[in-house]
Amino acid sequence: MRQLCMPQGLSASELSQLETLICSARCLERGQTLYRTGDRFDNIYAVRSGSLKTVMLHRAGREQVTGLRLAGEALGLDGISTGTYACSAVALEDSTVCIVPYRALRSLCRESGPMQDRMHKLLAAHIVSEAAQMMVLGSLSAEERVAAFLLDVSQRNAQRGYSVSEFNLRMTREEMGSYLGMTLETVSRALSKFQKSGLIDTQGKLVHIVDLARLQQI
Amino acid sequence: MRQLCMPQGLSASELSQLETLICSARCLERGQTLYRTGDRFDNIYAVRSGSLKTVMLHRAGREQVTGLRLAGEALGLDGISTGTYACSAVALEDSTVCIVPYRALRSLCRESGPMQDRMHKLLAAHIVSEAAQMMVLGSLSAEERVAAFLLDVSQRNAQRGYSVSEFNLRMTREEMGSYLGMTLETVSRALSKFQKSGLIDTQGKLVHIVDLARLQQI
DNA sequence: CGGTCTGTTGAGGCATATCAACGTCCGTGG
DNA sequence: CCACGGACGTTGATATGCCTCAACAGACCG
Repeated sequence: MRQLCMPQGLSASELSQLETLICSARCLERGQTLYRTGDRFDNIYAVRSGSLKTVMLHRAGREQVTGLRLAGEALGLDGISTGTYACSAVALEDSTVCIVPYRALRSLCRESGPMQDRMHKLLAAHIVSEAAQMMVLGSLSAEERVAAFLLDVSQRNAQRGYSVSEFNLRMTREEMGSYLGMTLETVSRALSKFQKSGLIDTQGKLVHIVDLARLQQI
Repeated sequence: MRQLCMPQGLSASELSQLETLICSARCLERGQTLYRTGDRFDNIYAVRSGSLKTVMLHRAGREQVTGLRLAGEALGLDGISTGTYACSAVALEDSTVCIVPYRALRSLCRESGPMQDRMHKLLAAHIVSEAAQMMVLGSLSAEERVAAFLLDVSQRNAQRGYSVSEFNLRMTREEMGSYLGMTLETVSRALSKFQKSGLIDTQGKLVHIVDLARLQQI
């Protein structure tokens, strides 16, 4: 758990402090909602196992996927700003999350400088990665977006010690399309094309990146 | 300045503490760069007057506008995460910014709970507004994006006591297009159409929102 | 007054959406 | 165990919204 939940830059003693915060974990079944847009914000979560998507609702009920959270990543930070969550979080597979009460975390940040630092960096890292996603949506073609998405997931897996080249992607084509601003058919076509070109090898949800270098050039 | 630079939720004494941080202001001419991607991160800035854009570079030199910062808004938060700025900030008109040294701000956050709160909320608010922009880019049509952009700027102006219905928009059509993921021609066409429909009235950079309600329905 | 930057508008083409058909996988109940 | 149904994925044909290219007008500035 230590390397999973908000790891970097904390000393052992601070880690153990952090562990005292984590009252409990919560298990989620595939499809279950952890929190909804508008729910009162009390907790931040860290994905312990599995993966979740965050979604925002547009008027007319259309929903857009705004994020994918893999094991080890934080969830719910958007609630800090207004005291209610801005998006909803739904499990893409059976998953568990660590529950981190925000009030307690806030106190800990006041007591410990490194802890405060870590918190600032965590928040700022989200700002940066969302800006990167804005770039993807704003200036890349459909195929470029799919490639960028695969590379992003690959790299995030690698950061946590999993394989760079092979991972399970539990999103449906439709969810990927929503996240990438395109239709599910276009996602499917892009993946098929990559497969034919020998860049990747997919079997259902399992993605194997065959030629990382060429995928990066797209 | 008090109501401009990071105002909400601080007591008078905390405000004066904050003011001791602000070593100085900096004046920028139109087109001048405040900081660049990769520059070492030392300061956060608050726009005192004028406006700036933030841009990120894509490989092949293409640049994408990732944000617009109006008077009173914060700038440079993305640098916290890695210690170097992730984007560049360029003045859209002659502007001044307050310089807030981050190290000092961080200390102040440790000493003062409300200050820390404010900082967390500021960071989280950026996360939320970027997520909203991701939704705009991912699921709206060209005209819807332009309408959403005008409404966003209008509302942000209103928050600071300026007029909801009339404001100066210093971005070029090209910059708006880059921010909204479309070409300058499409931006121009959308604005022309809004004008013909009596939704807005533009004269160069000056935008007058005539029919807010109908603009919101787009 | 000429040059450059910005904005507008039109015509045509292309990338992606839409619509449709079909295949595959998987859980469920007979 | 097999048959069935529904969710998901793939692929093709067609439609369309936006991009591209182009021409021109106005604003700004030296």
